[in-house]
Amino acid sequence: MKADKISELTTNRLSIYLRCLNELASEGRKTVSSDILAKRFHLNSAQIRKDLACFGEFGVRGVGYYVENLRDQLTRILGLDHHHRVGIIGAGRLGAALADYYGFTQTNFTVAALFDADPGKIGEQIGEVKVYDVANFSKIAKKESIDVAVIAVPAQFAQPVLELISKAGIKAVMNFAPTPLLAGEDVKLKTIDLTISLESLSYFLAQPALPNGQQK
Amino acid sequence: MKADKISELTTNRLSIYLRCLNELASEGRKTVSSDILAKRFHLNSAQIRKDLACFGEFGVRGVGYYVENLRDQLTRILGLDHHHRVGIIGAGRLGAALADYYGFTQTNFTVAALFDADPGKIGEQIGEVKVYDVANFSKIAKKESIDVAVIAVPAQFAQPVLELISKAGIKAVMNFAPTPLLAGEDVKLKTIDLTISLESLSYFLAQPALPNGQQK
DNA sequence: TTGCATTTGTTACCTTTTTCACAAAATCGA
DNA sequence: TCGATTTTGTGAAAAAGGTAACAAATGCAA
Ligand SMILES: NC(=O)c1ccc[n+]([C@@H]2O[C@H](COP(=O)([O-])OP(=O)(O)OC[C@H]3O[C@@H](n4cnc5c(N)ncnc54)[C@H](O)[C@@H]3O)[C@@H](O)[C@H]2O)c1
Ligand SMILES: NC(=O)c1ccc[n+]([C@@H]2O[C@H](COP(=O)([O-])OP(=O)(O)OC[C@H]3O[C@@H](n4cnc5c(N)ncnc54)[C@H](O)[C@@H]3O)[C@@H](O)[C@H]2O)c1
Repeated sequence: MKADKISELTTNRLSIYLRCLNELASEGRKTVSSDILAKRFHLNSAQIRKDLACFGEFGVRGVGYYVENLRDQLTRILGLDHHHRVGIIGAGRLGAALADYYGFTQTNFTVAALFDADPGKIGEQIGEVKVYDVANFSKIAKKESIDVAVIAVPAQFAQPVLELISKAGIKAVMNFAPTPLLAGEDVKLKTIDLTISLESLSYFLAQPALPNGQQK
Repeated sequence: MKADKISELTTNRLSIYLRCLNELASEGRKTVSSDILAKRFHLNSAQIRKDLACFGEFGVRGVGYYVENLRDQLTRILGLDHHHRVGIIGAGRLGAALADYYGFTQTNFTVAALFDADPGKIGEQIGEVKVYDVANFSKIAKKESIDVAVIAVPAQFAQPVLELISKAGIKAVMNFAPTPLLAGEDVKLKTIDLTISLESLSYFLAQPALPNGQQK
């Protein structure tokens, strides 16, 4: 039942399943059923099976899934068996926090370079990572084999920076600037918009509590 | 057509509409139709009208929406006419970046306090914000009228920290630790999981390009 | 005032996503 | 070997979300 159009909701859940399997593997568990997985991590067992079914038949009926095998399969499907090299554009507070974020390395990502337009920052070293002039982005990106870009510049510069990234041939971009961006069809852009998340919390707080004391 | 169950997708879009209206208002525009709004900001006009219809009738047929009026309505609906005071737990790199993030103040949020467990950090000043002992969280949260908490501690401490937050009576929490958390029914929890976003990019890069050169 | 152009609010339709339910496959003990 | 038990993979149903279409309302020009 290999579907050729996988929804992003599905791939996001694959990340979660992988995390669960890593935990189970580190506990020494050999097999796990979708039902156990679901109960333990508050998921839906049918959804687990359906998500996995998009990519093949990984389970054994009556037994469940072999933890290490499924973990390896998910790692492969998510492309985490290849290293990725990340370039961060904008060496400000957020860029600096991301530059030495150990969470990257845990999942086969390495921050290879920072880029900034401010002459005062160019040449600096932040953690292990050097700050380059953004004017040389394309050249350095090629030299450093960067395949993932992170936008951490103020919102008004985000679109031109995205175009720079695009021109350098990079196909995967994560954007932290709170603004929607237009990317080419062949570029995967993920925007993490803190403002929207905050305003969503604000909306919740503005709702009157329900009579039974619950809010949702 | 007031619906009583508003989806989070809808409220997220309200944030976006508000941002658009602020831009239009600053340009001096008096009215705008859903069609113009949609074309200009790459949205769908039917969806705009439907989202707004959840909360009342704000438009005038044949005219559109009055920019300033609609902006004020959305500000009110999203609870952004009230100030929010934010407490950040975990004064590490991410906590520090968030503490003096000007984007907060733009949208009626003030970072009131940081909290940490590390004695070396307690008492420090980061930007305008003081670092308190997390052991005094409940007391300081009350004194500082904190109504929004941000979790910026390592993943293994996130759940106990959430329980601390909950016990202090705070109902809105944003979590940056890459782990799912269990919160009470009356607490709104938003998790921003960078790992999932990164792995989603990795999945995309792992897909073979389609024959026509497009990937999606 | 009337007719025309505009644009909302809303219903009906379509698509996507989630959940349910169960036949088919596999294991295991007797 | 066989029947009982487990658990997958999947089609069908339900729920949620998005898009299109249009009657009703409004403004405006003549
Ligand atoms: N600080 C946070 O906690 C935080 C959280 C979420 C989102 N963000 C968003 O991330 C972005 C960066 O935030 P920040 O707080 O780090 O800002 P910052 O001002 O500390 O850093 C921005 C950096 O970008 C550089 N820059 C500006 N234009 C550039 C260009 N064209 N090319 C390369 N570099 C350029 C600046 O020199 C500066 O070093 C903003 O869009 C912000 O809204 C920040
Ligand atoms: N740094 C990043 O760019 C980044 C990006 C996304 C998500 N995250 C996540 O955010 C969290 C923090 O990341 P970081 O890079 O700032 O880590 P960090 O190690 O720099 O900071 C963590 C801080 O939390 C404090 N702490 C530990 N236990 C605590 C407790 N029980 N109560 C209060 N404080 C406690 C530590 O003393 C430390 O100061 C992690 O879960 C990380 O995965 C970080």
